[in-house]
Amino acid sequence: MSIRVLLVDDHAVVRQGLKMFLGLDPDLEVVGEAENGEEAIRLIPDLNPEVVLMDLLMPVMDGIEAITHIRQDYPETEVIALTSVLEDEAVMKAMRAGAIGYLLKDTQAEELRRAIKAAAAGQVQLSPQAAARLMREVRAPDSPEKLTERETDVLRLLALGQANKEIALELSIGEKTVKTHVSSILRKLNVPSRTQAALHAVRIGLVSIE
Amino acid sequence: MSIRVLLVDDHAVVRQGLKMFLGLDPDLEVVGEAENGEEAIRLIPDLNPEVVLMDLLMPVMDGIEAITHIRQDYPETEVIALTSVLEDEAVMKAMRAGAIGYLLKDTQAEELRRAIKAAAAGQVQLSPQAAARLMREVRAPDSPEKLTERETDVLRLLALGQANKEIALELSIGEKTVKTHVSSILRKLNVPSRTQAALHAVRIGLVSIE
DNA sequence: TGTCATCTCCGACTTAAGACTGAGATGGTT
DNA sequence: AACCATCTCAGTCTTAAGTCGGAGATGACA
Repeated sequence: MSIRVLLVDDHAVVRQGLKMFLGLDPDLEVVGEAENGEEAIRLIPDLNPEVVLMDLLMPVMDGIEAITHIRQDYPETEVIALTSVLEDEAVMKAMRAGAIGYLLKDTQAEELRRAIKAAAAGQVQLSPQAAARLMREVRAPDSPEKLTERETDVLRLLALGQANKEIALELSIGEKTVKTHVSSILRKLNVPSRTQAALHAVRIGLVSIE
Repeated sequence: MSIRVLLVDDHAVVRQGLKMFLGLDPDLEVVGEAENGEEAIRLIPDLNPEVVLMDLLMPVMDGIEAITHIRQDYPETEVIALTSVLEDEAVMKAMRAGAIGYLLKDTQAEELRRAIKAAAAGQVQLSPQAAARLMREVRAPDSPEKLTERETDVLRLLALGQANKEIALELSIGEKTVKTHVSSILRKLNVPSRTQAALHAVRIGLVSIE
């Protein structure tokens, strides 16, 4: 009996690539594809997959939200988050939402198949990079101070080149408040200017360049 | 006789997906894959592809640089830039580097195959979105003003997060002079702040992140 | 020779950024 | 109940950033 897998990604090329990878293994069977979280949730009752491979960044309904719903409504279905960039907060959010694994898209085919089988058996599967981040999160004695959720919001906009006033408007808070957050961000990241903070955000993949 | 195609992308999943898409067409033959520009250039003499599908964002050697080299050394090989996001500067750079086409990764399989055949015949192939951007660029009366050498020096340091005073020290000029250059840079790039100028510099690859 | 772009710098000015201190409100934890 | 993190905001202050107008020096170019 093969493991039933549902693919969720907004890029057809990626879905096709995964299908190809997984199809080589007789123990795995791709029973369906979805372009976004909403479609995925709609398909699950019919397809009854054991494992869902879920991209995190999608239009309509993003991966985190979809994972939350799936784990609530179909607790026996395991979800592996599959993403192209590695971001501390995303790892943690995916985990909190109930993902059993977190893998990067450049994962080798063999490792991916192994991860799906592990997930179907209820075993946690993390990419080495994600595991490292998670470790650093957990033991974190001398690790860089973690940004709060709100500070991350501010940093994300800051890294788009927005001014404090624009960020304030976008987040519907006062400019003074934004300044407070920016100051905290600079202190925590140990950089002297918003420009360097923006570059840092790009470096860790919080915002994508290009 | 089928068209020989070389795939260049740092993500194995994407390469596999493309291979699957293209393999359905008997007129196309994927003769090789590369993970970055350097590897692609090394493989070309042996594989002798007619068309190269080139991702722009890769480690080691990015797509733009690779395209430049390929067009120089193997002028009979056509290159199609294949990217996940659309960005004005990237389109222009790919074109200037010698790409014959610019397509998005969410292009439909049928369109992709048609584009490859067109490229092999030496015909330009653009995604509708890329074509639109290009049009806007060409007829644009506000064509991007080119930065002078000195301004580029300043921008490079600015994009490392340095303050005006630091830039002045490094270049052995006055801070006022740096300010003058920065003002010119902002005007020419049509951005309102040094942070956005820094992000722009990263985007066009003037400085490398990481 | 004159013209033009570039690089350099100045002064005066306005605005944005950032540091520092303090503080009220919320919500969860023990 | 007390505690703590977080988010919110205010005021004050200093410094950095950025604009504007002007100007001298150089070298290339027609």
